[in-house]
This record gives sequence, C-alpha cells and structure tokens, in this order.
Amino acid sequence: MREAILAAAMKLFLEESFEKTTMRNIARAIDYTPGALYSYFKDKDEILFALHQRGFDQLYAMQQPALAIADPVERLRRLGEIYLAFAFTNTQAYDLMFIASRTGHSIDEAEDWSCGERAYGVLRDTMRQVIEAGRMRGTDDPDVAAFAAWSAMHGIASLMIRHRCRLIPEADRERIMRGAADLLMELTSPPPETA
Amino acid sequence: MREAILAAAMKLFLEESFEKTTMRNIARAIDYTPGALYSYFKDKDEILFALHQRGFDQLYAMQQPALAIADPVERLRRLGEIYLAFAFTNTQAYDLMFIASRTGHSIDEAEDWSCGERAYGVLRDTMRQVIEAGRMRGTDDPDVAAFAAWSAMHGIASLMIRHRCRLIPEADRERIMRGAADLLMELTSPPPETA
Amino acid sequence: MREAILAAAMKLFLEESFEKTTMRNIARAIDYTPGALYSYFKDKDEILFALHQRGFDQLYAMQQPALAIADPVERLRRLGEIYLAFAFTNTQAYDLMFIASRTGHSIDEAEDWSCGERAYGVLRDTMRQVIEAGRMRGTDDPDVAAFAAWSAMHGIASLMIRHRCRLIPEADRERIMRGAADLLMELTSPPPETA
Amino acid sequence: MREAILAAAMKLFLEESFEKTTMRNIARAIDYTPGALYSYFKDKDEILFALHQRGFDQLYAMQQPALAIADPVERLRRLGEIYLAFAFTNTQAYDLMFIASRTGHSIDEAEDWSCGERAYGVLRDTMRQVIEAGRMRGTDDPDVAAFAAWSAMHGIASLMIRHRCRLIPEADRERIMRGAADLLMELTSPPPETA
DNA sequence: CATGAATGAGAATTCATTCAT
DNA sequence: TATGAATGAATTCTCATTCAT
Repeated sequence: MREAILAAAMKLFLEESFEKTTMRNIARAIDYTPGALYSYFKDKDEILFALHQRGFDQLYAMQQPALAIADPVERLRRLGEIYLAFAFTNTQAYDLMFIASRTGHSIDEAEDWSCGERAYGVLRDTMRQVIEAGRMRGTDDPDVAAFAAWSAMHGIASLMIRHRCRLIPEADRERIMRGAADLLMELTSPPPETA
Repeated sequence: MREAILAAAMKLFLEESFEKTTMRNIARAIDYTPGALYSYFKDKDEILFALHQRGFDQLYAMQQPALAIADPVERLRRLGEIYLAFAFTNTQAYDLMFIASRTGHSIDEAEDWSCGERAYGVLRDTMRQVIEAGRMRGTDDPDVAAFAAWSAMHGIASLMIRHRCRLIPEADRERIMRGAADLLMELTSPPPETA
Repeated sequence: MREAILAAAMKLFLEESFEKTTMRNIARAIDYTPGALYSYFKDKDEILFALHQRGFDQLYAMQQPALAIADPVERLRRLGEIYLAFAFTNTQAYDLMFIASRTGHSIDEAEDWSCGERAYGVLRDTMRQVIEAGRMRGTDDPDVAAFAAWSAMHGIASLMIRHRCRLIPEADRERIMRGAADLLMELTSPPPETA
Repeated sequence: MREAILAAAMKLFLEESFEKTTMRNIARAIDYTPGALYSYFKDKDEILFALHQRGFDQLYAMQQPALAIADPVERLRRLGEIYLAFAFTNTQAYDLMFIASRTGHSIDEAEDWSCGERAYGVLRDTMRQVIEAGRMRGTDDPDVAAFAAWSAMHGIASLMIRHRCRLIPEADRERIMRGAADLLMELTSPPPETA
C-alpha cells in the first residue's frame, strides 16, 4: 500500500541519495514492478509530494509541545532546538523539504504550501511576541527576525546534511554547531527581573 | 583547452541550471564533440571538481579587497556582503560548491579542500580578531562564531537559490533578506570611542 | 452489462479520441474495474468489434427514412447526405469503421461483415435503380457507380476527420465540402419531364 | 546514416503497420541501439516528418510530366492517374501523409505545409483552366472542383489502403476502382471539335 | 587531438491483461 | 460477478562514456 511505498522511498532517500530514488528503485525495494506504483500514486511527483507533506506534518507536530512555553524567548530557543532535531533525525525528509531541487509541480502549487506556512507561522508568531516584549536586539520587524532565525538554522542543518563541514574536525563538529545555534540567542535578552 | 571547457561549463551553469549542464551541452557550447572533453578531463566529475575549485578561487579573490579593512568588525560585515554577492551572482557555482549533492569522488578527496579552507580561513581569522578585540557578544570561540556566521549567510543564500522563499512575498524578499543579514551584526559591538 | 460498457466506450469515442479509448478509461467511465470488462468481452478487440457493428447498425438505421423516397436519384442524394451526417456526428465511430488501422482479428473475420454489406447494399440497390432509369451518366455498372459514390463521400469525410484540410481556409471549408458533395450529383440527370 | 534509418522506417511501415513503427523497432531493423537514432533525428516526430516530406516531394515529382500536357482536361485525368499510382506504389507513405493520425507537432507547423500546398496547387491550377475552358460540368468554382477531385481520389486510395473493400470481390476490385476513378471524368466535357 | 558513431543502461510512464479472492 | 492488486512488456527519450579512425 501507499505506506509501504513511501517507507521504501524514504529508506532509499536515506541509504542512497535523493537523486537515486527512482521509480524503478522504489519498486525494486518493495519487490514490485514499476507499474504497480502507479496504482497508488499518479506520479513520481505525487510520491515526492506525499513525503514532503509528511515532513511538514511531522515538523509541525514536533513543534506543538513548545507552544505551551509561556516565555516567548524560551519558546523561540526551544523551536530552534526542535527544528535542528527534526533536521538531524529526518535528514532526507529535511533534504527534500528544504534543499533538494524542485522538479515537479505538485509541490509548487500554491495552496498546498499551507503546511509549510503553518510551521513557519509558529516561528513568526513567536518572534512577534519576542519583539513585542522588547526582547529582540537589532530589529523590530518580526518578518526579518523570523527569516533570520530560520535561515540561520537552515544554514546549519543544510551544511551538515549536504556534508559541507569537512573542514571542521569531526570531533568538534557537534560542539561548534550547538555553539553556533546558541549564539543567535544572544540577540535576545533575558526575561526582565520580576522584582 | 581546459580553459575553454571550464568557461563554457561555467557559462552553462549560470545561464541554464546546474542539473542541465551535461557533457553534451558543454561540448556543444564550444563546438566540440562530447568525446573530445575526455581528452582534457577524465570524467564529468573532474570537470565539476575543476569548476568547484574555480568557484572557491573566485570567492577568495572577491574577498581580497576586504582584507585591507583594518577594523575587524567592519571587515567581517564586508565579508558577509561579499559572500552573499558571490552567491547571488554565481548562483549555480554556489549551488555546486555548497548545496549540490556530492556524486563524484574527486570532490571528496580530502587534500584538495585547501581551496575551501583558504576562503574559510579568511573568515575565521577575522572572527578571531573580532573576538580578541572584545567585540563579539556571546562567545569567545572563533570557530563557533565563524561557523555561525557562515551558516547564517549560507542559510539565506541557499533558501533563495533553491527557491524556498515562496512564503515570503516577492516584494519584501530583498528587504527581509538584507535585514536578516544585517541583524547578525548586532552580535558585534561598535568600535570603542577613541576619545 | 455489455450495453453499459459499449455505451461508455462510444461516449469516450466521441468525447475523446479513438486512440485514447483504453480499457482503463472505459472502466472508469462506468465506475468499474478494468478487469471487470473481461467478464463481458474477451478482448479489447471484441469491444471494438461490437462498437464497429453498432456503428453500422446506426448508419443502417439512419438510412431507413431515405428508403421511402421513390425517385432513385433523389434517394441517392439523400443517402449521400445521410452518410456525411453520420460521419460528422459520429466522427470517432466513423473513424473506427472506415479509417482506423485494423489490429484485431475479430473485425477481419469475414462472416460478420454482413452489417457492412447491408448498409452498402442500400447504396448499390439505389444505384442500380438510378442506372436502370437511365439517369446515370458515364457508366452502366452499379458496382462501379456505387463504389464511386461511396469513395467520394468517404474521401470528404476522412480528409475532414483526419484533419487534412488545413490548406483549405477554415471559413470556406464547409462551403467547399458541400459543393464537392453536390458536384457528384451532376453525374445523374434530372427526372424526365412527365408531360 | 539518415538514409538507412528512413529506409528502415519506411520498410517497417510497409511490412508491419504504421502504429508498430517504434523507435525500438526501427533501431532493431538496422541493428542499432534506440539511442543511436537520436544522433540523426531529434525526435520520432522528426523521422515521421522526414518521411512525410519525402512523400510530398515524390508526389510532386511524379506530377511533373503531366504538366506538359496542354489540354487541361487531359492533364486533369493524368493527374488523377498519377495520384492513384503514387498511392498504390507508396501505400505507407500515402498512409502517413493523408490517413494516419497526427501525433507530432512538426507536421502541424504551418510553414512546412508548403510541400503539400505545392502539390495541391497543381491540381487547383489545372482545375481552374478546365473551368475557364468551359469544360467542367456543375460548378465554376475551382476550389470546389479541386477538392471534389482530390477527395474522390483520396476516398478510393484510402479505402483500398486501409482494407475497407472486402465487400467488393477481390477479382473485381481493380476494375471497379478504375471505373470509379474514370467516372468522375464524365463531369468534364471532351475538347471542342476543331472544325 | 578530435571526431563520428554507437552503446548500454537507465529514466518515467502506460497499457492490456491476469488472477486470487 | 466483480474487485484489487499486480505484471510484463512496451513506449519515448537522455546521458555518460568508449573507441576506431
């Protein structure tokens, strides 16, 4: 069923590369004929899109616990941690969602971006609250701040996932990466002393 | 000669896309036969690798003028601008250097990473000076700071290049992107008043 | 039942094209599974054959009113009009019956040609009467005259249906086609003056 | 070379059917790999188009001797004979040119229809002269008369080529077909007596 | 050094058909 | 009777690569 196909596709993503995930390969991985896949998915595109959607759903789900955090700065930090955790535990989904070259149209069809917007909205809302609380240094534009945060996290995640960190010694990589992620939080200020 | 091939390949990179740069296309661009390329390069891989190296050389060259800037914080800011300028005027080279999936082995052979290290070294050195001048907030580890800066810039560049900014209105994109890049500089402090 | 299948197939013929009528599409049109069709028809071929037969039945039915026309020349003209009307209102059925390449064997099995012969017989009989009345110019062979009439009408219909009239301006097409069809009637002579 | 490919394609047309002429089959017929064909022709379409063009060129060439005939009616008759001769000695080319379903775009691109128009022009010019000489019965519109002639000949040719003449006994077929073709000439009148 | 010719493997997709249930 | 699942073979086409010349 669809599940098996998606699972196989995802597994191929992980074991091989994104580009090597062909219909043939997916089919072979589940011992089916290529044609069989077309009973479940109209397109290669549709498989990709399903994986894509799934990724966003999962990211959104992972964000949920953080929403309970009252302090927006604390929540922001937690969202950053969650984002990176998502990226590193679902590298290939992350790759597909945020790195891979777009080929199909399904993904580019506007309406379906709601899933992405939803996840991004969480970040932007939090950022707005941080700014309203007067605890963000350097800008008062939530859009700017949210994009800065996103792109910084994405930078870290994508450099790691696409193996561009070879010049950073393996041993130090984890520490440096965490440090870099934390560093950004310095743009926020601690909660006011509740005297 | 090799020059012509690489130039053509690079031109294709810019005009078309990274994936569309095939041996056939490169050959056609210089009015040669595909086979002829193999007299100069063992592989498609080797061409890619050369392009890769070239990209780093160019980035390094673009960095040079900034090295004359005495104030390390000012220099840092300039390096950031240069990095983004490089990314946006050589999108496909940037893509190859920092985003594209590694297929070949040439690129993964360690020793040749010197070119990348050289460019990264410029950033790290500058960062060290910024820290030594006591003008970096939040960390005293140049490696952490340098990686943070790099990944933040890379995040911006790669989200743009791989078209992941659809949820940011086209009209605001430039402004928001610039704002995000600037925002990071808030982690540094202004030069001390030389009274 | 068979009826529903054939109806759906016929509808597909008209709305889509002859080549696009696949087992899948037929099945989908009646909300069945492709496999189900095989309970009623051995083959795709058998469906095509049934459609074929049906086409001839319909053509024959359309011819009937003309049979009441006493004057053979008038009847002949009417039969021509009917033939073209059939062709242009059932383009795809006409295509299948008179133009499409024969693939299957069902259609080539001789005995079933009775349906075609019946319709053709109507034309031949009329032609015989026209000749017997001494009102056909240029031949006294009903077979020759019938075939000439048929092929002339078929020529018009098939050039139109298979879009070979591009060199005739769209605006003039109808007029020229009608003119050409009429022109052939000049081979017959008007009824003798019944003084 | 191109010749071999076209020859093989044409041969396949003849031996098998038009629809069964696939790139694979053509390649197999000349003991090549399918991919090799693409060195010589961009497309399957381009092969078809070349064959198409060739057909029109040949038809036009065949028409040439007839142009020397002074009497337009005689010339018209000769053009008819030539048309049928072309159709019956190049059945598959004729099929492709005038019967087969159009798939590709090459053939539909307007400008290239010049070859078709050229051949049709010959007929229309002749028809105009026939009419101007007052020797055509039933119409004074050269367009109508030319289309009538064309479609009548096409009707005969296409019914034969697509094997729709099974109800006419094989033995009589030739005679009847010739008779039908001749019959149309009865619409013209003999040359005036040169007293 | 370069070509022209060709390969072989692989890509996505579609279709008629079969068969256990 | 009908389904759902799957097959197998076909389709067009693209690409990196090789090799005799």
